[in-house]
Amino acid sequence: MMMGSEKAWKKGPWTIEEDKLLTEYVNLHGEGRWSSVAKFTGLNRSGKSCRLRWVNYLKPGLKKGHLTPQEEAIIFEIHAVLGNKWSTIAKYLPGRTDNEIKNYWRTHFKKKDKSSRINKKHEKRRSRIQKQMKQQEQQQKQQPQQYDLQSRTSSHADSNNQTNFSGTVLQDNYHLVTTTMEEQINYFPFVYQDYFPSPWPQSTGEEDEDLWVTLWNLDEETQGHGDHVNQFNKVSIPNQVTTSSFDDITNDLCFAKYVSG
DNA sequence: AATGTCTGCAACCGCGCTTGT
DNA sequence: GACAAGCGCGGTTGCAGACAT
Repeated sequence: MMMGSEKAWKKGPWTIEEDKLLTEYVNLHGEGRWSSVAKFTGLNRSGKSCRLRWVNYLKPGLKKGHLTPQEEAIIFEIHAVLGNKWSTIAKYLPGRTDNEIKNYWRTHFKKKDKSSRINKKHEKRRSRIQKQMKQQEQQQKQQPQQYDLQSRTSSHADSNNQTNFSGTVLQDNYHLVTTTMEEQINYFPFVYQDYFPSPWPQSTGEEDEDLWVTLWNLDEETQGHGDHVNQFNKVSIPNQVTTSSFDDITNDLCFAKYVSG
């Protein structure tokens, strides 16, 4: 622990010059070794600060501007399962950062969530799903690998041609079959409507409730009766999510094998 | 026009995990 | 195995601009 000798790093907003120095450093040395930035560039910024600036602002490929309705839907949906796992959610949104998503959630969903009566349903549903995941995990520990991962190395269409991640509407009633909670998270399907108009700015609580039903289509009554799988109906990939954008993020993202329900 | 409040976002902080020695 | 340093993550803060009164 450095005491009196601790370097007084500069804090606060970054200047254009600082951005330039940091960018030059990363272009030269690559990402990482953040604590060396000050030494090499003369920047009076901590490694942490440099990393944050790069990851959240300077890194090439970052999207600027408002999130699309599809992105909103993804955030909303995955958050329902994972909670505040911002970095994990960000993996599903190429070009968006965890910080951006976190801020967006706080400003757009949280306050709405707090006042809305779907809040309790939201929490209830999430806890139920998480509980199911844990149960699955337990079951898998007892009976490992019932689910084969062939789809991991195959194309985005599964072996039964029931899923097609280029935008084709899926067929009725699929069961998402995964092995562990981790897999269920990693292979989380993009399930929302073909067209998903953003309801957030003007919506009422009623609409929110409908949205939840639409998004999840989870049959409250059929859950928890033995087969611990999530049930989705008539799900599809949003029009604006292209195959290539999936490719960007799915090198190690397996699309779960769907079986006809 | 002045003031107060809200909103959006960049940045900081603390903690925990990973890695190297 | 113990320790320290680096790194990443989630929570929080502070500020500027927009909006309301």
